Amino acid sequence: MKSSTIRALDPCLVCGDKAIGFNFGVLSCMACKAFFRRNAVKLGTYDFICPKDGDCSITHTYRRLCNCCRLAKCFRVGMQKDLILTEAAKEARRQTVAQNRQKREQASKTKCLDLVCMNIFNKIS
Amino acid sequence: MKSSTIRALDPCLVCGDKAIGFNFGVLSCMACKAFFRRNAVKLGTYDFICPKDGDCSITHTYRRLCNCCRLAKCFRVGMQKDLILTEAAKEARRQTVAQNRQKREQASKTKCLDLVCMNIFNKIS
DNA sequence: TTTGGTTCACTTTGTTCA
DNA sequence: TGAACAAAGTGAACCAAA
Repeated sequence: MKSSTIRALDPCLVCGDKAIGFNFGVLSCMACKAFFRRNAVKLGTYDFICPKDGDCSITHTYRRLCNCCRLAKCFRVGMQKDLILTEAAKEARRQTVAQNRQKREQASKTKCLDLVCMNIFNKIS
Repeated sequence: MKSSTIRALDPCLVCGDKAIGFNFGVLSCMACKAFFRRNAVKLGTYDFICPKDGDCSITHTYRRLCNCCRLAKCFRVGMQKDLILTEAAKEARRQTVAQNRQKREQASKTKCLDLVCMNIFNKIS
């Protein structure tokens, strides 16, 4: 959160629900965070169409009723598409996670082996 | 549903039958959901005429007796025609489904091939 | 601790068929 | 007409890197 910690009651700038922190640059709730990540990447390949006039009000209750206006609002309050990891970046991330996991497991095994060795050593000494 | 989960006994706001969730913006039953989707789109091209005085009571038992009043009730309790997918939206949806199906099949084939390769590799090594 | 992603149960569309 | 089903979207709980 950095300099200005959010309080429990700070509202999501997109829908007004309870914010969980800064997501993609904007104080927002869990749901709008997930929504933006899922939908902002579709922009070139998918047509967002508002069934009404393109100015649906986005609230906790009605945010689900219009993808088009919800996404527009996300951008309007400043959410940044650049902060969504690209497919390549995500793949790199997975690699890192996998490597770290292996290291941890290796370390764990080693530790385990150490214990076994110690037990044997104790028995024979 | 989320925040306000419906209970098993919550009634359909149109006919009072057991609701299955929010359909087209309104807590409603399976039957009224299907009815609204089928009939709301006919509005400009088909005349709904009540055989009586236009104030038929809509209940589980009698809901089928007057399309006109049933549809009117749907709108009165707040069902939104906008939430019915347009023909274009439906077509887009079919495309997505087809694409996803292809992707899945492709992924499945690749995985299958991987297995075959692995088996061959194991045999020759 | 903050803020990215991942997962999965659930909701809400449409489609099909008796 | 309405029940059963298929599919995609939603959001809460969680994981991990920086």
